[in-house]
Amino acid sequence: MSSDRSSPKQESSSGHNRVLDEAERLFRMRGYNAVTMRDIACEVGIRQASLYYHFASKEQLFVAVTERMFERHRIGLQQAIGENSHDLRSQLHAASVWFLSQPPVHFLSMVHTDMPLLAEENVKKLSACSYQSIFEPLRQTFIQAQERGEIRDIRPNWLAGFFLSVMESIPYATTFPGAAPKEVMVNEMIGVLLDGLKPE
Amino acid sequence: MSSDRSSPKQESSSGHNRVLDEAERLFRMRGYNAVTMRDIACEVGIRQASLYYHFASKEQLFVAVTERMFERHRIGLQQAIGENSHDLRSQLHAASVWFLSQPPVHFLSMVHTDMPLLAEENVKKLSACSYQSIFEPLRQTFIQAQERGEIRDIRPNWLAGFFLSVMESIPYATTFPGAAPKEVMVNEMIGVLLDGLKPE
DNA sequence: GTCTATAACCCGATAGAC
DNA sequence: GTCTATCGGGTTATAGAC
Repeated sequence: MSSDRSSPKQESSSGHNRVLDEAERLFRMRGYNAVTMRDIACEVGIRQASLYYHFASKEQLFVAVTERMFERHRIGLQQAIGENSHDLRSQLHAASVWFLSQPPVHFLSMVHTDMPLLAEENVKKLSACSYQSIFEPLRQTFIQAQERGEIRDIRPNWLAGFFLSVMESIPYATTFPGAAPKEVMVNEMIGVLLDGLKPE
Repeated sequence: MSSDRSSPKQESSSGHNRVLDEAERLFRMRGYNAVTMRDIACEVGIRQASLYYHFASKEQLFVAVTERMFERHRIGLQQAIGENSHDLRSQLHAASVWFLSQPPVHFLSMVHTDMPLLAEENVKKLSACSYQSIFEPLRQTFIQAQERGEIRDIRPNWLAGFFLSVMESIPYATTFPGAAPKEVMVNEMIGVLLDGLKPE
């Protein structure tokens, strides 16, 4: 359905955003290098060259896709944490529910495999974006829990990284035969973490 | 396939192994897809076509490189754990010392980005190889600690994955400005983990 | 906005000389 | 064992018609 003329800012599923959606799905599944502009165009239902009407290059498309994804996480994460701002356990639980509701970010793959293929300018942009969207909200959560005396004094930087690294491994860990459901694994992780962080 | 018996064991840095060394370094730094046979040949100091005297294809070279790396980890890990077979803390410490002594494996990137580009046969081979070289030794370590009553009863599968995922994130986490040294982070992680796993 | 056609380049792999 | 030369194919990106 392509009636686009009337509404001035009708970008919901029109062209631009449709490209972003399919590109995000493919980039997430196979990484930046293994996805071709042909693949993306094919999923959208147009020809490869037509993509260049919407985005100037493959790299710019990837940056736009990734920035949009991080912004989604910033909003979702801040809302999840903010709605449970009383104790750390419910905050971490809400954060984990948010992560499990989203497709995996594959953050380490992105940093290690995708980023080095981009211009340094874009690497800086995406690194800053990931930091303030995902890392910083979690870091603040741990800092506040420490100020409330809920957990003992361990570098909040490290606690955020710890939590994220385990969350990132969940999609892989649950591919094992006989593995527990994601939710169970996450709750056990939070339990162990909070027990290990009890104040003296 | 006949092999010449004239030279007894002169394969240390001779041709074949020299290719394996440089290929391993490049594949680890940039991943399978982003490294070309020309890159590898250039590092070895030969021409791209000459690589095909040693390995039948890029994929076979990657498989050989990765199998050799996992075998190294199997030996190193089993030795580190076996030499400290009295309490879990010293075993995990020894395992972490081993991992920090080696270049990072980038396991999640390998599974997510590199593996899907290989033939299914090779994916199975490398998956099995990674499991028995890295995952299974750690899993057995946790199982034995549970039998000794050192830690409470949590799926050993999950504990091994937990430990590994954090170890894998260390190379990235220590790129942050003002981050603690790797050894400090690992020791804090082991401390938190063991406190969180104390038996009732 | 989408198309066709194509430029310009890089890749893995093979053939065959030395 | 290493070389040169090259083939066939895939890639990003551009030009210009509709």
